[in-house]
Amino acid sequence: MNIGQVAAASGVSAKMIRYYESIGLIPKTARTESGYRVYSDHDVHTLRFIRRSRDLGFSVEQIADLVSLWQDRDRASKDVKAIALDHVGVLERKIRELQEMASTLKHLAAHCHGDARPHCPIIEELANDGAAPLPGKPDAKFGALGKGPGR
Amino acid sequence: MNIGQVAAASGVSAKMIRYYESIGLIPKTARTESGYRVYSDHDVHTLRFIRRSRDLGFSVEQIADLVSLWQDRDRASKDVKAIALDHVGVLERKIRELQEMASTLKHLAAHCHGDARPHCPIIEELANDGAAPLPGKPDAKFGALGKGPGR
DNA sequence: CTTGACCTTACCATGATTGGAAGGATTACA
DNA sequence: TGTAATCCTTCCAATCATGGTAAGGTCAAG
Repeated sequence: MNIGQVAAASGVSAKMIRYYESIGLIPKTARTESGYRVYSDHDVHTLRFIRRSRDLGFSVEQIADLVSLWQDRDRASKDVKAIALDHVGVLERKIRELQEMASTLKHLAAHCHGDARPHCPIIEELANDGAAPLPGKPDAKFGALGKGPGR
Repeated sequence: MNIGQVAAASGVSAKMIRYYESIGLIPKTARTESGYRVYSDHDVHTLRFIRRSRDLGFSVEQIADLVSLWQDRDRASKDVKAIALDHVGVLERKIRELQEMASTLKHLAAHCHGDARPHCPIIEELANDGAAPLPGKPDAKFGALGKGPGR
């Protein structure tokens, strides 16, 4: 199979397949004489695994760990579970952060008339010089949960 | 005031102040003879406004709009409210997405013994070739809620 | 043998932020 | 006054996963 067919079969774009290969997440594959990458059904399987992991928000680094555990017949399930639960923790922290932002904003918006007049509690809160703490100050990396810069 | 003092007073790093200037979010400020940027209390106020907006997860683009509405005495509060509610929508969509991921993972983890044996429903689900849909496939940009690549 | 669909590599862009290097300015202190 | 420490300046690079584009080679069908 060529890369396009594997991409279609796995749900991972050809771009990303090459990228995953370049960073070592998947091994370098065989090539035809003319340089085309050649894949097997097994590769499709692996790429599906990777895509599903990404869909659950795992980072590439974590996915590398998951793939190697997957392929390790002697793995300990606790190692997998640890990765999963660690990620759950990250997700839940992020969820809380976003919820705080949303709730603050909804509260402010509820008190904003939303008409043609300039008075607006939202702007006032943002401009508030008093140190009333705004919630949700994000404190850690979390860049890659969305599927990259959509646009 | 120099940039360092403004940074400390506003909670926006000197790096980011220069960056905001470079992209036009804040105007180019005056310089001393030797090229140092010079700021006023008013600039601190503006930067605090910006920082608070960021803390609520607004993008730089939205912040630009908010700042200009803030400085517009004739603004319509509905314009502010629209930006806020639009952002709430984005936040809530993201929250739902993350919640689906977390809930799937928690469910799977709950059925994983987490011991030294290899059997693991988490890995099995990731490897599942049947098309049982995994939730939370993120579909849009959302990169910038966390505070950038930590580390 | 041409056309079109595919493949290749190599860059560039995204978004917000941090990091560092190399060098000039200012301040504090002996 | 000298000098060291601390600031400031600009420029470049990296993050993370992904998409885009361009320039060129390959392959299959007509």
